[in-house]
Amino acid sequence: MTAQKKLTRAEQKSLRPIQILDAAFEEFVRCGFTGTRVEDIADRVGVTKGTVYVYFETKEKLFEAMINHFSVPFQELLGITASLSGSATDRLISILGLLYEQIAEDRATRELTRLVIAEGHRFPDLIDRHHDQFIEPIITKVDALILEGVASGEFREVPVEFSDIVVAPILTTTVLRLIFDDRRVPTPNKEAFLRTYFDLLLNGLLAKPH
Amino acid sequence: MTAQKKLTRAEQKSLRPIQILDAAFEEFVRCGFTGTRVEDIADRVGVTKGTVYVYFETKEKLFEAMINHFSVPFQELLGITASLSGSATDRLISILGLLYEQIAEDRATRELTRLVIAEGHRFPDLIDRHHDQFIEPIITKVDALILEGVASGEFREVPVEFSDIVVAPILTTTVLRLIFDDRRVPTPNKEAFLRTYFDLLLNGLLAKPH
DNA sequence: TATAATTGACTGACCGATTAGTCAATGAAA
DNA sequence: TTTCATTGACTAATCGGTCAGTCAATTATA
Repeated sequence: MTAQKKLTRAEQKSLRPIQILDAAFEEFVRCGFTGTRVEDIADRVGVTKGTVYVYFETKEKLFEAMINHFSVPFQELLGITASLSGSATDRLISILGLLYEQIAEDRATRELTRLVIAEGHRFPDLIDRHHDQFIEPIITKVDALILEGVASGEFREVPVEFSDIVVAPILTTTVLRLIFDDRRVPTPNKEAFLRTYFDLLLNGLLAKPH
Repeated sequence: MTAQKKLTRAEQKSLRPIQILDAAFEEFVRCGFTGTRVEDIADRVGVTKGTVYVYFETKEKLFEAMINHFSVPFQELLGITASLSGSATDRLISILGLLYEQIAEDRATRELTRLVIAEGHRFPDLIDRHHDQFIEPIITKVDALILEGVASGEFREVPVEFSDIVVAPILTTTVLRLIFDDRRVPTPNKEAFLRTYFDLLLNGLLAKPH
């Protein structure tokens, strides 16, 4: 049993928005925007629908607030990547490893991706935010690193406008997990997956360089 | 003006299910399952809601029928791949090229992927079908080809349980298009994309083999 | 060929259930 | 006693699904 400190009304009230946001995340992920009932979100918190509407004007606003609330943690990662040192290869591998953890392994980010794919039509702002805050910085970073590697002679000359390809296994893992969850036989071993991913990325499939 | 042949009642009736299925595709893609109104589907065909229910028992059944209707064309591709010849490299490239066309470039397949990601929870059968008919055969095929390549000495020894990685750029292209549609600056040039994809896959990023 | 009888695809008004959003009343904390 | 976070009953609107009725196309009859 958790030692549930008795809270003052002010404390309770200041916690409510986040409790509601967390509950909203679960429900919106489970049922999508239209399919989610505000009352189910309230139930999850242990309050009634009326309370939800004290804190959020409409279902739409609640949805948007929820997305914003769960979009933050990603920013830190972008900071870390700036402070890396070593060869271009080392830094590229480090970043891709971090991205894998953040995008493929973190449930919140994964489910956020689901919502972006599923509800993007209805919330164009969501798409724009997602592009500006997630995709664009990642691609820019990877682009830059590849260019550095090419400049230093570590990497072959490679068209930089296709950095998607380099990041692809990460997004693919995310999407396959979204679709098949635990249905697909073994959840692949992280270390082994990354080892193969990086090996293929750096050395390619062919037995001999031509 | 299209030369609209006057149809007999029987002809008209035999066309209806497909007209409705096509309209359902557009609406379900646009609004998701819960968000779609059966009446909007009917409007799109130019009939009323009642007519839709003449042909399909429930909204759920209509949704499932629509998915099945649009899932067929993929089967052909799997046939083609069986009849390829040449080196493992050539055949792998051929298959990946075909997959790219079918998965990333074909709108129906792409939007089907969206629905699988978005509505998978609600329709477990859908996921199973999708896995059995799409993912599984593809991965199996790619696995087999890689093993052949390894056996013949063309490819390096590579753990075969990670064929996802090889296919990843295709799924990633699909998903990025689903999210950003035409919002992302230029729709990348297909030939150039595939050239880079295959080059990276076969030769890797490093300047020298080590 | 002209006309009447029949069919059946389609309609649209309707029902019941659901749910977003409201607000006067409540009751516990301060 | 006062305050105010919470309630829960309420409304208004939406939407899946139904079905008796309609009318144009078809078939039978004269």
